[in-house]
Amino acid sequence: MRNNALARKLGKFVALSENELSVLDTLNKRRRTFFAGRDLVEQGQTEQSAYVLASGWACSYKLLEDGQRQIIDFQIPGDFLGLRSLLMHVSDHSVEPITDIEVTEVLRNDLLGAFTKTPRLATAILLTASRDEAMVVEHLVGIGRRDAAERTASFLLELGARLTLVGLGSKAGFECPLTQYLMADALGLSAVHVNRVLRELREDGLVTFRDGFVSFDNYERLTEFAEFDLTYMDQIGPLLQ
Amino acid sequence: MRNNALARKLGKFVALSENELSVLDTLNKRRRTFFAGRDLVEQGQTEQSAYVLASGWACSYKLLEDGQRQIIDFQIPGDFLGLRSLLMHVSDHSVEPITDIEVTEVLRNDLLGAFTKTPRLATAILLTASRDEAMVVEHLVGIGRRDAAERTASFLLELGARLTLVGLGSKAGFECPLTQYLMADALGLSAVHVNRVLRELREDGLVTFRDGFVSFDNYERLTEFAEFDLTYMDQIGPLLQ
DNA sequence: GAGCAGGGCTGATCGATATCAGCTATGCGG
DNA sequence: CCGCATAGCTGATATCGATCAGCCCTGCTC
Repeated sequence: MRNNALARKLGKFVALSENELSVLDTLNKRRRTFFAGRDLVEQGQTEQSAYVLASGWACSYKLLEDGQRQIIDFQIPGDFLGLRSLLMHVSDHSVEPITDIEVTEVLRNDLLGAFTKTPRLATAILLTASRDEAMVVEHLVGIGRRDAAERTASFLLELGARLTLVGLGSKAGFECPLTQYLMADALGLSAVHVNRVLRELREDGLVTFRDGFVSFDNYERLTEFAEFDLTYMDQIGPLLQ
Repeated sequence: MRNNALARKLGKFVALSENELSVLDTLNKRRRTFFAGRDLVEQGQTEQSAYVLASGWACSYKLLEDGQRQIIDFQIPGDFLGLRSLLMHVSDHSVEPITDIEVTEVLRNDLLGAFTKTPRLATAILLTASRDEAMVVEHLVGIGRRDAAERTASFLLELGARLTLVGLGSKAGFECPLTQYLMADALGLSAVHVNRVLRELREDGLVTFRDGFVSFDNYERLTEFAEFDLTYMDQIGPLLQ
């Protein structure tokens, strides 16, 4: 398999042929760098391209008129940035790099063209989009029905699981460039309260987030506490041979 | 255009050829009825088919271990039921009919087969899935960052807009079979509080929900109050010719 | 070295929403 | 007709998390 984050990710959903892989290669050749804090995609913008994150972290968010914001999800290497913006006419959200990031660009016409040439590619992308949607749904449930501590705990567990899939984390923990402010915007809490909740989780010996590193102090008890069940992001094997 | 809710809906995203339409016809011929309160799809189940809702209302939801539930979205005629369950290996949510419903069944193998035969169909379905995801994201923002009244108001406005698209509503209002309990589960509130909020909105002359009917008493002011901006569900015209 | 900004941290208070308890009206099965 | 379930409704109280205010520490810039 080529050294290509997108191909690796899609391969988990659909077994891609040599021909399909070469179409994929034509898609994503232009490499670009963006800097922390400078948005790649702006809410309301008409987007021509999406990106695949090669290194670094980003987040997608929506702003309300009163200045509050809700972070929809964080993106880590291998994830799409702005795919929905590209598919819809107008972007409904913004994307901001949290660290400096490297991405490969995917142009709308290239992508839509590739779909008609290699339908299995379209299917694969549909499947990745489904998994992303499942994660958003899980966040919805968390924000709607779990209290601050459970929500924070399952958030950290989910991040850990995702990072482990791409080799950037383990059951011990992971490097995490997020601030408590970013977590607050994602969890629908105030930064003050995130701080208190993190202290509680730490004092209960469940998980420690300190100095840019999350350590799972007791993975099992944390999983139980958060009612964390990762079937929603489970990828058992290719659906299409 | 044929008398087929799915074809009508997909046609809004991709201009489908006669050939593509006929493939679509082979997909969805079996018509079934389900009764209010009896789930079609169960969380954790391995699903073989999805459905397109022809008449009635349904909801998709997730249960937590402690018995709470979060409704992810309501489905109205023309919407898919359980599409994500079919694409993933295991369903991450359940689907329950709110009224008695009529659906047409779509089998997994038929759908995946149709994708490889007619790639533009896959693209069209990817686009509808994107729109659905955009709606879930909007709910996420509402639950995370809006207070109970704004959330309730934009919920009713969104339902109205969606029903208007399929001829079941207008700026005057729409028939609505939901109970306050169902709304509570969708909005992340208690039923008691939904009741109070509905009273406030009614007393402020914004919107009245009574006896199974939602009336927009002052559509403009309600839109302003809810900061309702429907670009996220806007479908301007086919993306693919 | 002074000044300043960002991030983490904490106590006190306030407010939105949950929870508990109980009421009314309607419809339905026996 | 009675009994029961469901839906809507309301008052009283409890609680979670927001807000306000301010502290400390580190790293950066002048």
